[in-house]
Amino acid sequence: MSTGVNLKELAAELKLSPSTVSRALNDSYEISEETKKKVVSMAEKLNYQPNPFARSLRENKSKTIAVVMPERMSSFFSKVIDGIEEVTHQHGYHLLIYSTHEDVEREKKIVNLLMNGRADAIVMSVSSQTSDISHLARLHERGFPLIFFDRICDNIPTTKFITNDYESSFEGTRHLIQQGCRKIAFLMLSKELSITKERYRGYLDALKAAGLSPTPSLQVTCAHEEEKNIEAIRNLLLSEDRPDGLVSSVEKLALATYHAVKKTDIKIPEDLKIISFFSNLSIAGLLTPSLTTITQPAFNIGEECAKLLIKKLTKPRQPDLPNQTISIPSKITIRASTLVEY
Amino acid sequence: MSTGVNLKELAAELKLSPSTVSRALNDSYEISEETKKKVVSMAEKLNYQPNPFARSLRENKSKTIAVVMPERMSSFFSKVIDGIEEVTHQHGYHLLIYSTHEDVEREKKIVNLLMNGRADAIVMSVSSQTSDISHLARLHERGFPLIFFDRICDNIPTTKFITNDYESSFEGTRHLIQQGCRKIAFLMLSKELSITKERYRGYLDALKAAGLSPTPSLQVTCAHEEEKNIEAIRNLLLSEDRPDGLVSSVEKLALATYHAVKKTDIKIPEDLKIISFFSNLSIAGLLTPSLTTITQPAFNIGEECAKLLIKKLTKPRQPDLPNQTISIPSKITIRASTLVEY
DNA sequence: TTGTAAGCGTTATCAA
DNA sequence: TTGATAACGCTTACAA
Repeated sequence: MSTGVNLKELAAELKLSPSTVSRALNDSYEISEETKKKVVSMAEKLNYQPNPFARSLRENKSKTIAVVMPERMSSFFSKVIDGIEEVTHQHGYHLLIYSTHEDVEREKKIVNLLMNGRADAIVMSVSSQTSDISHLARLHERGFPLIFFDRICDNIPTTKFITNDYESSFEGTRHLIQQGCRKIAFLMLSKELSITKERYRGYLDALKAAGLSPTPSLQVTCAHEEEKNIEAIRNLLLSEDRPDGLVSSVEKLALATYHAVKKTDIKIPEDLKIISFFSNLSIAGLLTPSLTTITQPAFNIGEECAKLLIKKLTKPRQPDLPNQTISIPSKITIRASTLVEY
Repeated sequence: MSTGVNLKELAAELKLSPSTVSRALNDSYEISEETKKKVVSMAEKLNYQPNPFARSLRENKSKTIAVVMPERMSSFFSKVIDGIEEVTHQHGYHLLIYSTHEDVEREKKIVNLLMNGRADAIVMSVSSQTSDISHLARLHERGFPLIFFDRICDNIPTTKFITNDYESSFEGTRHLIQQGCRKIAFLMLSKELSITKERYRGYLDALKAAGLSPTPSLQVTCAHEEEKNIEAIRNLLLSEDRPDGLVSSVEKLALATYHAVKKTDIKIPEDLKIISFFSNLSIAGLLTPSLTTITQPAFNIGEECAKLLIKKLTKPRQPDLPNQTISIPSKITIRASTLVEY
């Protein structure tokens, strides 16, 4: 309620017509410098703020970008948003944030809501349940600017930003092998996820390259509840065929592993070496032992997503978002959790 | 671009007038059940989504709440947002997120932008630089629904949600004293912040109650850059008058302390006992030694903020947001970092 | 019960 | 260089 003055009132104050004032504020070439000055200074004096809805209605754009992601309590997604905001803020864009909580139904509902123009574009990382992608396909077919990051939809022909999941998983697994591991476990969220598939593939290929054969019981698909994951991992670690190395494809499962290990006599890295995709650098170094990480360029991914969209949205006749997958490399930082025992 | 059908087209399809269709969709009593059914089913068939800007312009409300906070990469703020979203989502509200990065100028800019109605209300936690609050006062004076959480502005007569900062800081400090600490340090962000003041007061009073006198050199005001903070804390820990106990008034300074300790020979809890305001429970238990925490009810605070605003925004003739400070208690969890040595 | 028309605050077209 | 007017898509008096 009670916003400040509107264009009409401002115009009345200046004894000018609304259209003149509008043009003056938008720095139109048709308006004399003198009038512009008068208008701008009066606008400032009265603290005139244009009504965003009138403008959006008229111009059919919202200066808003929506970010849809599975969860917020994750350093990876927080950092991506920071990166996005860094860029969007510079260009006067606003950020709507939606969390699907890994629930496709909620994802569909959100995407549907966004189809009406509330946002000019969507930056998306799909939920782990998402296999039917018709809601996203429809959005894209309508020409709605949609890009993906991290958890992408390969079938939708648009730009996707990822990290080099396959390669870094391959490298990470190879690192474990070089450190002497022979029975390497792999922890993942849903197998539907693009990141799971790629990271899993890297893991498998690294095993193969070393002449190791994968053991199904060492490949654990985890769920949403932390307690259950910890229990499942503990069971894995205490099983007959227990692993001597472990690749965690997401941050939270590495933390769950540390929790699980605490409930056993297992020693890291002596009995078990761990490497994980991980974004929270400050904490990786504080874990005991410190955790060897594959650091995803989260902030950078966010920035690139935003830059591309801003370009698409601000340049008048920009071509479609090209159907390509852009990979920004992760960085492996070796810490104590994979150091060879002496 | 290319949103779906609009009301006029939908009406044409149904051979009805736009107003009838509008009323039918809004479940008006004036419309026959039969028509309603026809309209609703056709709307679904054509996937009609009302234009939010037309509606906002007309109704002068946006169904959007803005959250303005200092930083996102913090488990506390992430959890608060989760709590807010939990409630707002149920009521069909959208969430705009802004990060001030502890910069008042940016905060002012954001607040100014929001004055034009883009959001129906603001949930705010001020930056550590904020001492001049005129931008917030103006907003409130205009009748704009504004509430605070955590880092509040006492001088603005609206509702604020905090945790029992004074009491839990008092209790936490007393706990350290009971564990044998005599020289207790206090780490804080800006002294301007409400939470700093309250937590500091609790710390001082606990010292006084135990007959201990505060040492200025043990009270460290930290800054923004993690590296500098770690260095400052390390200097504190190695100083002549080094502390045997430490209260950290925010999460990130506890992490910085652990980093600083790693660079010394100091042993926790033998040489130094630590307690901290902390939200990331999963990690508190994984630190070595595990960290005694004062856990703020972050999610809950978010929920309460949202509930109050939704009530205010949806009930037609709601009174103003009452000028009161609602405190939701924190919980102290004692872990290894403050255990008495044997 | 349904239809007509005005208006929300902008910007763009056309006229002056 | 400026002003009058229509239009964006919706809701709501008012009319039928």
